[in-house]
Amino acid sequence: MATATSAQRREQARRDYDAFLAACPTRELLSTLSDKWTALVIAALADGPRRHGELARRIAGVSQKMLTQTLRGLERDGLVTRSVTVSMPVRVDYELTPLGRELLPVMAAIKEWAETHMDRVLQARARFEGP
Amino acid sequence: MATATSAQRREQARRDYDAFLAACPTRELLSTLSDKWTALVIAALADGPRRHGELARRIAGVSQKMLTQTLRGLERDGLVTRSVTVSMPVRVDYELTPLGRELLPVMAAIKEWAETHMDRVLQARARFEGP
DNA sequence: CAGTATCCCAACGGATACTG
DNA sequence: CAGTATCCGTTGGGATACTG
Repeated sequence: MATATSAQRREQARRDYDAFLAACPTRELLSTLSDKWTALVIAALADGPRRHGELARRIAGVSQKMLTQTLRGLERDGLVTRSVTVSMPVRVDYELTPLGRELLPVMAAIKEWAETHMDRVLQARARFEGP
Repeated sequence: MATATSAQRREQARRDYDAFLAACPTRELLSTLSDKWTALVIAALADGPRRHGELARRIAGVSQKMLTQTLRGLERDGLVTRSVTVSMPVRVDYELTPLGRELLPVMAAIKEWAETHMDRVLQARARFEGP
């Protein structure tokens, strides 16, 4: 039913999916979302399409193997589109899909939480290792 | 300055931390948060203290090695407390700290997003592999 | 530039057995 | 019950070299 409201869809999902169950496909999706580079890639695409090289430069430390792999995964899951412009040299742009854009605030929140609370975590670590 | 407002702290954090940088400690924290089991453990502690065994049963498929390891990491980072009641047999309770409780809505959002949008992701995958 | 293909080591993480 | 210790296969992920 394409006319389901988002509230209805959420209710339906609650019946169908439960990430606490090992067999649930959600578990795998959660793994993808929790991937080392996913949050950063999604965040880097927040402001619009980006080329492969732009992403590589923006996300310091990512190897191009991992970047490609992460992007492929996101493309496969319908979160990112990949468009090739045939020229010389080739140009490839990645962009969030509507679905990916729905994920954006959630992922951004994690990245932001980490940045905002880093101090307190470092203090906690000092206390934990320390005495 | 313990009297800094949260807005001030956020602004300060923006100056100090940037997860796009490889050397930033945030990168490591982001890894912890993006850990395979972290989201589920945090979610399982949402409603109050839980014993080790309770968590193991709630989070299907987690080995006790991974559960312990995840809990230790969260404890180290000041997100979870571990309290031992000396009796026979020993009783150990885990509980979110105030800091951990601040993280809860963020992690819950991911788990919920995954459960809510699983359908569309599965459809995207079918389209990707399919034709 | 964007990407694939290898090689290869380190870690992740499960199974099992043992302790207080 | 709550953990530690060990073994050991699987995967993650970097470095490098090569292609359209």
